[in-house]
Amino acid sequence: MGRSPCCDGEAGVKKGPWTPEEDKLLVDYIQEKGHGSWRRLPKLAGLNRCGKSCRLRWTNYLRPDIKRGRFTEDEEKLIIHLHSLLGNKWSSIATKLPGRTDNEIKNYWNTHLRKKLLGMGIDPVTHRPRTDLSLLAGLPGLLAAAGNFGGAGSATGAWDMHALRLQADAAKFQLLQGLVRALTTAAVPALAPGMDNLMAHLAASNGGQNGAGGVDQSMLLQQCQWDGMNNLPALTNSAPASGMHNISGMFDSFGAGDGLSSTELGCHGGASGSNVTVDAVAPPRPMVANDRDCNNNGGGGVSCEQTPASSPFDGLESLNLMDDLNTDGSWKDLLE
DNA sequence: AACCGAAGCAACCGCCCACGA
DNA sequence: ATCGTGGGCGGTTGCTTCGGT
Repeated sequence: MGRSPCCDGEAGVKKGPWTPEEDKLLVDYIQEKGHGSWRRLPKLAGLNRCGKSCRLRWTNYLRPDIKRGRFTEDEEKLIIHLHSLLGNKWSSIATKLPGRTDNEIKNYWNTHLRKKLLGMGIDPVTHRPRTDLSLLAGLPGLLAAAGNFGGAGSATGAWDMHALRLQADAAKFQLLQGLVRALTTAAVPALAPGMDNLMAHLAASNGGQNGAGGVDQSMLLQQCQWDGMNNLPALTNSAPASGMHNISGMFDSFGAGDGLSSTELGCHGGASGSNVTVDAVAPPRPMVANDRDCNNNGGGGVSCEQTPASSPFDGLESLNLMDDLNTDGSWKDLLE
């Protein structure tokens, strides 16, 4: 089954770190004669290495067009963007970053970017806002602020919700959604009063269009599909008019159903900056066949076989996410 | 100064596929 | 059709470095 490893049976072949002398032998040989057959190269070059090791050393480290040094911010953004499109296709990603190898990009992803995204509340696999409890760790300020709604003398809330709506771009808003879902599903009792107040305020500021008891079911269903959230309580028109069950729907209504214009949300078409380049808040993302959470297709919604030519969620991939990230991984100005 | 754990990264591993003999 | 070879690929390992105590 399959071919045997190239170095099997090659007794005495050296492994481990390459010495400068070995590097020089390899470089000198390739520059003079080309690599030719990698299997025969070690012997011809006077190296006690297997051919595969030589090839990897050359392609990942010794090649003259390799760019060493730290990744630039632009490179980081490009990697994140390409990863959202291609997944772990490191070689494909590497073709878009001249001088960088797939191995280098892969290592950088695993050691830096992955953690960075996690710190931002973004799932590094799906590139969607995380909905698990770990969100709680990064947003203490949000929780404190949520509590302000229930504070003395804050009947209208500590924030101007309209100002919040103007400032919140879609990604941040979805992060907020994720947090609320985490809270609702985790049922953190101590935080419930503050979040209830927050939700009530959102509903009030929403002009009652989809407010208490009027959650748009179809929208919520779609939201559940793209979010992979199959544990959200089913909502009906007879559902309780208030309480944690309506939180998710209220957020959806707040973001997508209240008539906010692209301008209001700071959205624009393709310009630079930290705003979203999709029209208004990104609508629910239809499932695609290769989504890992593709099994969350309850309720007769979009099927997994449907693969849209372009996903409205794709706009989020062009976010200048790093611009909005504090050194501790929290969002800048999330709720100012 | 010594120790220790975490982080970073080069290198390796094992599987796969394409291609030519 | 089969086999050997080259080489691409993603995942993993283990060594080195760094920072904290």
